[in-house]
Amino acid sequence: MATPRRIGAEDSKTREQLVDAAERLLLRDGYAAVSSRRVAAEAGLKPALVHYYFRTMDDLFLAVFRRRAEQNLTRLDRVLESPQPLRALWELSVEPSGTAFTVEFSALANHRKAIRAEIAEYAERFRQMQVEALTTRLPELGWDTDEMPPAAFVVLLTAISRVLAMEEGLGMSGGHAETLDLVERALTRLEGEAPQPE
Amino acid sequence: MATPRRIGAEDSKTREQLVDAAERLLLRDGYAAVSSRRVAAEAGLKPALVHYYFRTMDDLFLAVFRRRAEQNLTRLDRVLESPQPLRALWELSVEPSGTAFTVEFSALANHRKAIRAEIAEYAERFRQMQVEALTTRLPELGWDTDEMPPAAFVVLLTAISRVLAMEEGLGMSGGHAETLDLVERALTRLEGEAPQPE
DNA sequence: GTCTATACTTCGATAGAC
DNA sequence: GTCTATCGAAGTATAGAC
Repeated sequence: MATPRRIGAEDSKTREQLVDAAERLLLRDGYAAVSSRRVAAEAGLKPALVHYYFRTMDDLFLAVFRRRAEQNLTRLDRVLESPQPLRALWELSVEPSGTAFTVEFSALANHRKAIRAEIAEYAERFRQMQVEALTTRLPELGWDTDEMPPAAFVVLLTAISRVLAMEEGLGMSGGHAETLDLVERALTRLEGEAPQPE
Repeated sequence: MATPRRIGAEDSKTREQLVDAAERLLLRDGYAAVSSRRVAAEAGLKPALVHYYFRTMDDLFLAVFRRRAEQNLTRLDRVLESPQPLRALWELSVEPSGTAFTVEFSALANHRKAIRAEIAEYAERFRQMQVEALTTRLPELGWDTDEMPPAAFVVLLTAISRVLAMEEGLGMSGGHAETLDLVERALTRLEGEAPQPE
């Protein structure tokens, strides 16, 4: 028989605080900084609680990932139904915390094989949602989908936003202005000007 | 007075073996797997040697980074002078090990501040070399640099190759075929067909 | 230049009291 | 549900013999 080890409830408030703390550490200092002791300290709790709510640290990483992944899918849903979906999608894609999150988990997937499959599955789903939305939307906007199919459009948008955000995190900026201008002109051609803040 | 601690010579064969081992570990298992003990084991040497040649682990990381960075700059130089520089640049950019290297050090820069500046400086230099080459080359090929300036072209090429490689490492592939096809058509329009292997 | 030995820290994980 | 206490493994780094 396996050990009947106790595990805390999924809807616990304390558990949520631990996930919050782990996410903050992950974004601020990178995944290598997410240890059970540090997470506990960041949350103002005792280290043993981490292993009460999560059997292993991998379980904690997965909890952090899943929560954010679900939030992202929900936000994407809203974004794709907004009046200017391409513009809104771009705004969502360039959010620094979202990109930092993706980069950390991509690196983490390198040596935590258990997490890799889950990340890949989510990423495919996230992309597929965008492709489906753009498959009806792009032709309506007069986009030449023979020249650039929706799937390529989505990859391009993802690639540009992620690399700009990664590099900005490093403190580099060469070519960024020209690239942002390119994106802005494409968005304006497709969906018109961005709404001006009043 | 500071400690007169001994440090091994830079041209040592043993030192090189340690850098080799660290690079292998970095690419295979991620930066978190690069510890002094593991590097030594990977190199078939004793752990104490790591600290004989490198005062701290950060010094070792920097040695790995610098060696590869210099190799990359040299290769880039050759690539930009080849008969089909854009195609050659693309081939260089999609190399999986190069991208894995970049991603690991980007993540590493998150919590090893000492390394960040060095990475950013190299990256800017790498980009600038490409921009300069393409600034004369793209107009010769009939590219509309008003629509897409050389700097944006370089960022785009970097972004596409890096994201494709990152995702491939995760085991995801949605939209990749369409994107590769897009790149291939652009390269063919600019520089003609790829040379066929005999 | 390389070795053994070791000091000290931090880590994941668990047992068992409360 | 939370605590103290603790085990054993692994980490960085150094001292000093050879």
